Amino acid sequence: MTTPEPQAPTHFIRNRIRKELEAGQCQQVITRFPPEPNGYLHLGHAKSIALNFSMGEEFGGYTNLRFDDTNPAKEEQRYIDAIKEDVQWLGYAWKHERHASDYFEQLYEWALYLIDHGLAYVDSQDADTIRQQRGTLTEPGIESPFRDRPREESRDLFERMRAGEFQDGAHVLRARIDMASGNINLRDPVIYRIRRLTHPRTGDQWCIYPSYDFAHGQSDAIEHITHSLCTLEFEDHRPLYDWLLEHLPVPSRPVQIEFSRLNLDFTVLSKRRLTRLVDEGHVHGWDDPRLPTLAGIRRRGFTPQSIRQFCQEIGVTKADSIIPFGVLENALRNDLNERAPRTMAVLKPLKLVLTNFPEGETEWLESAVHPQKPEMGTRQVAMTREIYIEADDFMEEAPKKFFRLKPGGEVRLRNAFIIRCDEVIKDESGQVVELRCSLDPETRSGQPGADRKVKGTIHWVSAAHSVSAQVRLYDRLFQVPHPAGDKDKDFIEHINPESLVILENARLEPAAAKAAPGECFQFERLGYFVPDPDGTLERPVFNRAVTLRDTWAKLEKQMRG
RNA sequence: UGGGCCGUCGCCAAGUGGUAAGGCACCGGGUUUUGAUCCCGGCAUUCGCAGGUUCGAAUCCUGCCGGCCCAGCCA
Repeated sequence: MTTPEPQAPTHFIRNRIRKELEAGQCQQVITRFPPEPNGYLHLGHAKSIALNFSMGEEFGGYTNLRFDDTNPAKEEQRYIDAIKEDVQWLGYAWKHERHASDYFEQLYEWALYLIDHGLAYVDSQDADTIRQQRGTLTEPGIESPFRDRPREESRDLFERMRAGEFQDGAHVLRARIDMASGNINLRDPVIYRIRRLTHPRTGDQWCIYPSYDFAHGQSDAIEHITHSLCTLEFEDHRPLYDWLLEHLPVPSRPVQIEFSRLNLDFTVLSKRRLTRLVDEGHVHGWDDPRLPTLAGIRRRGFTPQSIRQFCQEIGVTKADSIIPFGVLENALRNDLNERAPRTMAVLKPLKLVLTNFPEGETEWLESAVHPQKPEMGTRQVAMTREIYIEADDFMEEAPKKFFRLKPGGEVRLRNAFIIRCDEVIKDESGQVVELRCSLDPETRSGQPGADRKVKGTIHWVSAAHSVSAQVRLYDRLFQVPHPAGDKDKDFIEHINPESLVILENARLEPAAAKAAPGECFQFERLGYFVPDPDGTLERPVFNRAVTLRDTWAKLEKQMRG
């Protein structure tokens, strides 16, 4: 049986690179993933990582990891460490780890070069004034009175800026381009500013720092990056990117290509908003499983394979798009359906007594680890007189379409036998607290009578053998599809108060209870679950990564209208 | 009313002058001791709109409409 490998869908960047290669315009492809270490990586970064690394690999080149650390006001070492961990977790290996700060000396030299060639000048106005002079979207800017200051004077001032003679904001270095340009990025952009701050890597070596625009393209050139892939909002910066590379004696000529960023519904994918969620305590840290951070979804139970698959499925274009959250969930289901061992777990236990099962006895039932994959082996599941079933699997007054347990009804216990509900026991308040059922011994798995059909099969767990655990159920973090798109309300107000539901008394098969973080299980009929690092051997904690597809829930919803 | 970009099925997305791939979602049907998985079938006479060029256009031209980004000494 040959399963034809579905070929990776192509996209405009791959097509363009192929053409360049064919035309001999370049020999190999070198890319870079350039995060700013001011926060954690999220799914949007995963898209960029997947794109950059796949282009490098596919076309005989490689990819560098470059930290865009030009603003010490925001950047921290802990973010650098977390970012590296996330990229590795996704399964990508960078060729060189680089930092824009590695190039500060070279960048400084190039700034002097611009000054000496009359292409940059020190402006001694304050930030407000510069802003006012920049003009508006429809009106040109006006030139700074310092724009024609002698080169020698600019050079002297710039050197003294570096030497630390001035306070923050006293002077900036500006590229001398065109104050009347329709592209605001070309209206003499600030390329160096004074920031008397300690940098995570260069410490107190510098008190002037290059802007993104002055650092990025030149860093690309130094690393011989051939294709500098970035998101659409940098499209307007490309003329500046090119201007700098044209006017500076750089060692190579990279090209910038832009693609649209990822948007997912029911969540937010901007570092600013994620930072707020974390800082204001709406979630429990950057690795909260409800967050679309890589650290969060990893803890939630997503696999690197599923994320990479997702990135491939969504494509790369320049069109604005919003991907349904379900696409992500599907990628996980598809991955885990293949590999996750099955186990039974009861989330909300309802006691069930098998009245014709001998007291004090245990019967071991051989059960498949994966119904479609016998090579994954079998496990022994303990059956006793007292078991737990899922409270949701019993209804006293059930609609016709309800195939599970009801008074007088029959249902199959997964991996075991068919039972009939004989008696419903309630407490004073009318709550169902116990079911008394009789089993049909002819229908035990493996017996000839096992092929008798009943409508439903439910999962269960032995009361004596199962282990209590905490289970955390996650739902979408927001109640609306586009929390950030509401002009009248802060996105925080759209947070789903039930995005985290904690169940304290779930019951697990003993083997699952011993699992370590990183192992994924399918809790049959429920979903995919993974141990959380908060758990211990005495007190296991599981996260629900994603539910199984649930047509019953969908039906129920439709019936309710 | 400046500059840049985008508009192909509900959501993504191939397609680059030769008569609309694929995925997700959705709707039917089959298998099934997970209402899961799996399997089969259905799902754009039409490519934002209007003109034009052409034997022939989603692909070329013109005009219009709609959406996104830019006025940080952020990236």
